[in-house]
Amino acid sequence: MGGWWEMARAQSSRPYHHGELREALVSAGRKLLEERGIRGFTLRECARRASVSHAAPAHHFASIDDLLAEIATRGYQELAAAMEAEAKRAASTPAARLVAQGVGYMAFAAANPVLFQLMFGREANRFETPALKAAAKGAYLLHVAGVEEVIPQAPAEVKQRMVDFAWASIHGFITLVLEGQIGDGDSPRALKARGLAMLGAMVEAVIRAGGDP
Amino acid sequence: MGGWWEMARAQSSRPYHHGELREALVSAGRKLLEERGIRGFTLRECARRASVSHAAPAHHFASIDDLLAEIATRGYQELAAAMEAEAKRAASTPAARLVAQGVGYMAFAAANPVLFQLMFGREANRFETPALKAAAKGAYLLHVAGVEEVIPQAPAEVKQRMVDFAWASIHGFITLVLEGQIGDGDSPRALKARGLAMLGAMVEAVIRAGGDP
DNA sequence: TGGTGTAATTTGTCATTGTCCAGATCTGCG
DNA sequence: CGCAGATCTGGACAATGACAAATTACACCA
Repeated sequence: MGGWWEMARAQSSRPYHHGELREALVSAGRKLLEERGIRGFTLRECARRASVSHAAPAHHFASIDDLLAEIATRGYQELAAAMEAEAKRAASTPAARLVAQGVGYMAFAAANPVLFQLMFGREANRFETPALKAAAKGAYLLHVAGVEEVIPQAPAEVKQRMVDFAWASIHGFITLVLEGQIGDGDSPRALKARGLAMLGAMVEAVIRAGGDP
Repeated sequence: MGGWWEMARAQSSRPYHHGELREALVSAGRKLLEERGIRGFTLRECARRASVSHAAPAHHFASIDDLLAEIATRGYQELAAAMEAEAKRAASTPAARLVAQGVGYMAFAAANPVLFQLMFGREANRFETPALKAAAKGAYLLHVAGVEEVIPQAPAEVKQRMVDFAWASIHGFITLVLEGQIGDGDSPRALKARGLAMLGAMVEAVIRAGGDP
């Protein structure tokens, strides 16, 4: 995080040009988002944290929504990476991989709750950029691939429905947990077990729906 | 909606006392929320729509978050009512009732997408009032009851897990639909069918998990 | 009935915000 | 070396949430 320019700024006077302001704003904005929530997110505070004047961000992001869109886009990329990493780690059977993908999904959401809500929230529809859409699609395709591997011989329509089903269960569960509506008093350990149980039920249902009669 | 005072205001000069300002603010706020999104929600605009000065709301809501909390609380009450109404309408079997409850849930979310996100969003954690918590619990108990009826003989732990499962599927599906991540191009009709298919798969999984071996 | 305290509302103010603008400063290229 | 364009600063503007003080309507009690 703390880049070279911070030291430069601490020793001599700060250089007029930041050098990596765009990155710094995204990074500061991400932290700010988690700290203050969506309604507490502020362009000027991002600028302040990047040690830059309040108007500087304008040269890198046309508006506050542009910055949020960029943050959300990277969120999708990280989400996809987390899913893939977890799936690769436990690559025994297709079913286990699908469960693991779900674990990666939930872990990302738990680690970045506000960002997660920004990505999937209604606000995102207001600043939908092509990059954001593409990134979101990338994550979606992982769900499709995961289900495909579990029930390769099922008809396309059943697969489609099972993708809906799998994704909805995973997404819904972690969303409700983050909001405290599920397992409010549970320990993190118990909560993870609860999540795994749900994932197990989901995968079993998928297999049953897609398997031969 | 349009109350008596509107006519009074139109004919003679507006009375100094609004009479039902609290209600008017909640109602205006709700519309505003859907129109402009959470980030576009403004106390002053609510006041404007209630034909009242910008400082008037302060006597009824301590802060903007207080107003949002009230709106969210009523949302939960309506959500529960929608679930119950739909379940009562199709009261043939427990399974059908559980599906119908899910339909009611989704219909409410589809009709009030931003409000729905406010209720279940991360922002709600910042203004958690006792009333809000109670209202949320009321809706939760409907899920519990619905699952209970379908698998009355299952052990408590299985029931608990199936409540998680059922709620997560329903909540996740409609959330993803509202965000356009599922069935973006589908017609409303096709989308509803897709939702019903998912609900069917969910209920079947619940029955199978809770039934005798 | 009439006065008075209280609740509801308004106007004014302040710090903060997003966005725009003009000017200052730097960087890279010729 | 010089200059054009990118990058950053400082100031401005309207809008916002919150607060304080003044104003108005109402309810209740003497």
